[in-house]
Amino acid sequence: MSEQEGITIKKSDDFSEWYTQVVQKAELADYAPVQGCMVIRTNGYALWENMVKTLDKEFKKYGVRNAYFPLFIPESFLKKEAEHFQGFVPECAWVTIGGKTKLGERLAVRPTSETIIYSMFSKWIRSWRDLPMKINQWCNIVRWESSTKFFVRTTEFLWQEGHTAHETIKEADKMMMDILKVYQRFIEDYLAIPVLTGKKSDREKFAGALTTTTLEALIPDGKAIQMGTSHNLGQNFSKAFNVKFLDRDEKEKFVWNTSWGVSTRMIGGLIMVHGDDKGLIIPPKIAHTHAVIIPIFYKPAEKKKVLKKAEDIKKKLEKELGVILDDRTEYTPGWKFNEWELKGIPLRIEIGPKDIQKKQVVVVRRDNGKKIITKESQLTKKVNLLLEDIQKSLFNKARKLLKDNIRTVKNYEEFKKVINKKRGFIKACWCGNESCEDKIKQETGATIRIIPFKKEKVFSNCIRCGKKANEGVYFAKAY
RNA sequence: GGGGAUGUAGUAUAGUUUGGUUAGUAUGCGGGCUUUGGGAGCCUGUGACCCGAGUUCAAAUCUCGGCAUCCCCA
Repeated sequence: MSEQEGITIKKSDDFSEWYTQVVQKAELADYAPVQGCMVIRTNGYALWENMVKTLDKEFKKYGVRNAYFPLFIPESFLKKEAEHFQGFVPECAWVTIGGKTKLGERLAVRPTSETIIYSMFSKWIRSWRDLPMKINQWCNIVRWESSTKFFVRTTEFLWQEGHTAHETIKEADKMMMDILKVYQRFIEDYLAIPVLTGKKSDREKFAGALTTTTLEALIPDGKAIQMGTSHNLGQNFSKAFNVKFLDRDEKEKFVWNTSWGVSTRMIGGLIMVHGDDKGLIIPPKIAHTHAVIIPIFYKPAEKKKVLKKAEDIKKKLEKELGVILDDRTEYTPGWKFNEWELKGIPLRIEIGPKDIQKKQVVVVRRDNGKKIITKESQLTKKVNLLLEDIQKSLFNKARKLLKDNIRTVKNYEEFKKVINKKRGFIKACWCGNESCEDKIKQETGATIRIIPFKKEKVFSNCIRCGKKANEGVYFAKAY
């Protein structure tokens, strides 16, 4: 028996090590020979492809169309919006030489594309008839950061960035919220991860935005992870890039912009939230492969019969599902069980001589390991029901984790105690002052993750300064 | 950004303190036989000291530099 091939550490014992092992052993990603970069392997990329497919369809329902803008952004563009420049320049990668020629102006490898996209908007938008303009691009992004973690924080990552221009702030606000809801539905219904939604504080908001809204999930180690953001950029960028339109009243006005994005980071959240000591667990609705069929036989005479049956079942199921028939003879069934569990395939179907005799198949759930014996004639129906149930129970389990880890505290001592031991989200009152926010971050490492859309009732004075509080907000340590 | 640790076959490791034969083991991988309802067995082959400089008769081992990775803290 070799335990090395599986996950050698419990999720509850060393979460970070567990995560790294799952990512590598399930062949989702690997370290790249470039600082801070990773290779997304086929299993990981299959997850991303499904995310792209699903979200892209949703965006299009809101009239968003895809385009592609350059990877390189002139420094002068980034400089045009002061806050934006300050926020992103420290982590930009710069191109200074092209071939043998030193460039007159250095080019940033895009850390985000607001600047270059709105510079084009200013060319394309003339009248109110051109609005709203809704564009999205699927691309890669580079942010030079010191620490790395697979999917969650890497120098280069894949994402989607939507950029829109509107006539009014109200319309922009609606767009921002519509997309936030698209994200929420996707993350909860497909990734089976419940999220808290709300606004960011000024300190935490996107550099150059008026309002940043966010979706925050809870990781079982007690930290929060930002799964996506949607911003109302106000007129900050339209003024910097001169994006104006002639309105119905014959007056020239600046447009109102939104931008929004989700990235491969969601894959990290998915692994961390659902995985267990055996490895990855993929929610059925985002899985590339839903079931793996494992034939079992003892004698050569049985082999043919079993394989034939397995093929039949595969053909039946793959009409609507992703199915793999693992007919390798060099591995024993037990070995295969472990391998596919590690890779997180939602269902395993076992078919052996005994089953053929009884016209039945054995189906095993990845999420709870339960074996279900079902009549062969009922299989398709049963598989679909089971997949639905797995999806539901993964979400319920994650929702319980989230609920159980939201704690309300009324004083700073308690706050520090929770942050150091249990972590999770902490609901606490805040005066609204940035200096309190700063101090809390310095002293505890926790930041305001969300400010609820509906103002929470004040139930104590400001947790840090003790003065009158403005509202209840959610703190957490974050990835 | 600050601190700590580590680089030995594809992977996980022994050997490093105290320099000294052909760098050991497990697993993987190739071939052969055998096996298959929870990581089977035998035979056989394959494969490694991060890079560079220094000290030395002799460096995986000591020193310096570089590169890379991991962990903790801000």
